[in-house]
Amino acid sequence: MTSILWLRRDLRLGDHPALHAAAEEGAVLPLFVRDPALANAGDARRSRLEASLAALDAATDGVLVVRSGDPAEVVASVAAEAGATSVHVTGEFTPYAVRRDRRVADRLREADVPMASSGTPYAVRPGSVVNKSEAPYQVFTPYSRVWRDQAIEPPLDRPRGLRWRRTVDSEGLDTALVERGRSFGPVGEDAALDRWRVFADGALDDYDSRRDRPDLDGTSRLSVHLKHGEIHPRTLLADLTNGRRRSQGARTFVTELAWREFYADVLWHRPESAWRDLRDGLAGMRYDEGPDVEELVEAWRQGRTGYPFVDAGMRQLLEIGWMHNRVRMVTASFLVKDLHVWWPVGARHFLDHLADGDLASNNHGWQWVAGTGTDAAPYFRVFNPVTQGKKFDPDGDYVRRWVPELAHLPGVKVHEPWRHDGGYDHGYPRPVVEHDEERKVALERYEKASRST
DNA sequence: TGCTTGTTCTG
DNA sequence: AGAACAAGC
Repeated sequence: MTSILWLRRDLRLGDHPALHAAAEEGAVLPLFVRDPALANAGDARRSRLEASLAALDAATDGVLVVRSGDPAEVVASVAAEAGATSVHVTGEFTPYAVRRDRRVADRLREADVPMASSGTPYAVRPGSVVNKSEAPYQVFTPYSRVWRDQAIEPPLDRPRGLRWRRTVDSEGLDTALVERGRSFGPVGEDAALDRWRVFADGALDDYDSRRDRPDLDGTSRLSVHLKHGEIHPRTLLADLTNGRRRSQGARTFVTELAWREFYADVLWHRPESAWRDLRDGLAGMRYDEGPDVEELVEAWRQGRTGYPFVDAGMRQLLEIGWMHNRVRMVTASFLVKDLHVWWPVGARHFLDHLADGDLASNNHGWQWVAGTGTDAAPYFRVFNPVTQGKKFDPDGDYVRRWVPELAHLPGVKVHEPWRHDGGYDHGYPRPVVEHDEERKVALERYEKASRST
């Protein structure tokens, strides 16, 4: 008996319920399908995925099968070729994935091959945390209280006596893509577990005070591993519980995991909110578009807005496919509230360049900043890019690291080149807009939009 | 998981 | 003068 393990965002062997379920039926054929519908994922994300597949292939002694095409056709034909009696998957919850999985399951049913879903990429299944009237929570804090109290299954070991089977051809991997994917840092399940141990034994206890500092290595850097399922949040939570880590840092880290789960839950309940305002409270909001603002948006994309903290973040994104979360908030606020651009424009750019790009976390993070989401920041919260920089990059190291035209300015001066002699000696651009003015414009438009609805 | 402004308090 | 705080955006 052979069963197929159709892998998607669960590229690991430990703590993998679907792998267990597959292994219980006999030999396991691991399959990844390159879906043309997902070909528009950014270069960073696609290459990082390819590298993760290479790591998994190595961990399975090279039995991974990779095929391109419509998943319904590919999974069905591989099942037929291998004589598989079932297909096992980890549940997926984004709008496209839900439709796709329904379609694949239907197609397999015609061939009398059941598709079984075990587990999810989350500690708590999206849709399972509800209030007393069985409705989803609209606000993070009450959600997180209930989420925290959910019984979490203990992590599973790798299945014993696992037999792999590769009886069908594989397209193989794109070595150039794999190479580029590896440029984002260590890849694969072992690397993810290593990173987690280093973080848990190191920065975790100070996470509460240091996570907001992009100039320090104070964050977990686990996002890309979580994105591809190289590690499961259940593993992290179990370690935190068993290790009885009770520091404020550990508690805050758990809260960050809860945000990830909350946003997946919100997107599951409201799939249309991926690319549209979740709340219609700002429906009358006036945003700028067209050629004039497009030039400003391009300056934002390239990290040439003239605001050092913003530009450092945007350049970090382009160079390493990752941006510190504090800076994601500040750069997002700049696009929405200083350039008056609707949030999906920015969310698209982030997804195009983040190696860890995740639809739920990214787009609902943007909606939070824009004030259009569930539990979003009120619209009148406008980040000041200069004071945010001075506060969270107090020595200016982050800006100097990513903006070489400002590397000659010492200390906190990098945040205000206009106030220092020679600030523009190395070609750094002047501010493309005046924050104080644009803040007022944003508040006026908000005021108008609130009155109209 | 903000910012600004105005006011009061402190040294 | 500058910290600490409240209130409104």
